[in-house]
Amino acid sequence: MRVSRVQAEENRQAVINVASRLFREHGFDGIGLKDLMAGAGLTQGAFYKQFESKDDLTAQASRRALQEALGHWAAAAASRPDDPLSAVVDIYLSEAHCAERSIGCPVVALGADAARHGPDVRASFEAGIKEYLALMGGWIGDADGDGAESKAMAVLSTMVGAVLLARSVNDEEMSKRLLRAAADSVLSQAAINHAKPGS
Amino acid sequence: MRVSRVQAEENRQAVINVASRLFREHGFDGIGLKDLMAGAGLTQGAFYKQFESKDDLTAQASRRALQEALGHWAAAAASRPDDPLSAVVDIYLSEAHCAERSIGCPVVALGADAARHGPDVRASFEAGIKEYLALMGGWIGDADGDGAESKAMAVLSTMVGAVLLARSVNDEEMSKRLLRAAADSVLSQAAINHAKPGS
DNA sequence: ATTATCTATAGATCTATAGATAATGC
DNA sequence: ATTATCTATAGATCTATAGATAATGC
Repeated sequence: MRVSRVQAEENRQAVINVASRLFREHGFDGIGLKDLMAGAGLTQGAFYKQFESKDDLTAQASRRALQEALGHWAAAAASRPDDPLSAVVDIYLSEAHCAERSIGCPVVALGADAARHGPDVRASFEAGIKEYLALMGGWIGDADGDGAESKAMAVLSTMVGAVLLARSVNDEEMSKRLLRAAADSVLSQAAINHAKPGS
Repeated sequence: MRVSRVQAEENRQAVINVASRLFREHGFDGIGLKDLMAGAGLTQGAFYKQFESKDDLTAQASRRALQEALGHWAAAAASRPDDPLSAVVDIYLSEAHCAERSIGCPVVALGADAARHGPDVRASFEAGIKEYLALMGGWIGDADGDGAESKAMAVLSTMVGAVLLARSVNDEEMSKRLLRAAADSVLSQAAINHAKPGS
């Protein structure tokens, strides 16, 4: 029954990966340890040799989800180096992202849950959000000095809020309009900034 | 033990009001029927004479929460009729709103939960969000025809996203910057619109 | 007679722990 | 000898139901 240390570490990573998806799909309170472990092909009993508590996994899975999402952003940006912001906006504000919660942005899916949990979970979110902002600040800021962070914050807020709203309604046409309105707003703000390079 | 029909209806309303707050504080899955009923001074056994299921209460409490929040908006707008948007933005993007989840915006607190629940819950959110947008469209749109709804959508997205992000991090200074960046962005967009009244 | 609420409980599920097992690591 | 995982279980909690109670409504 015992597995090698290498295999045990692989199992641990698998649990974190599975949890990062299942938490986004069902919420922190919407899925139990049994199902989380089963998702990695293990049973519930193995959990506490690998994690201190469910909250411990919650924080680690949050960190993993944010890192994964950041990877998607970097990949999108790399695919269109001349206009990375548009590349990210196109994916983030797509109907596909709105429909697929389990691999989507963890801030939208779990931000409210994070606000209700301990500081460890919020620390995971904080670290991830700061990386989002740094990445985006580089695309928006250009010549502007202090305004870059502020603009990145407003743009990220618009994107996060639009997907949250779009997922909260039944009317699919309304969801599409919400996503498009956010995309138009974000890209036109970026264009205004490009047109006025000096502060 | 039996109470009058009037009292019974008052109890029902009390449960919905309590639930609208406790759900926002703990999430739909984070609080049980026992505590929800206790919040209204009742016991768990009375629940199923008044509601079909927990999901039924979830939908009704969502509707109530949205209506309550809309009332706050209307009150803020009425307090500053010359600039209702600024009045609402000041309250919505305040540190107080960020800190107090239980009486705050239900889209921020429960939007992701709503996305996971049935169409009845989303119908409550959809109706409320449409009213938010209609109200805000009146303040932003002015002379613009079709652009008003789109701008209101972008503005609402920015506000919702900013509070969600601000609540997801530990760093209070960062929360303040997120709220301020969103407020600046929203109000400057509105100013741009005012400066260009024609479409 | 009806019924809103109460106490009590069924049956499921949740987090966490205990002890058995069998393969690893020394 | 150590330990990663397993089965089993403790104790709490969750949604939902059943039956008793006592006041309303006719």
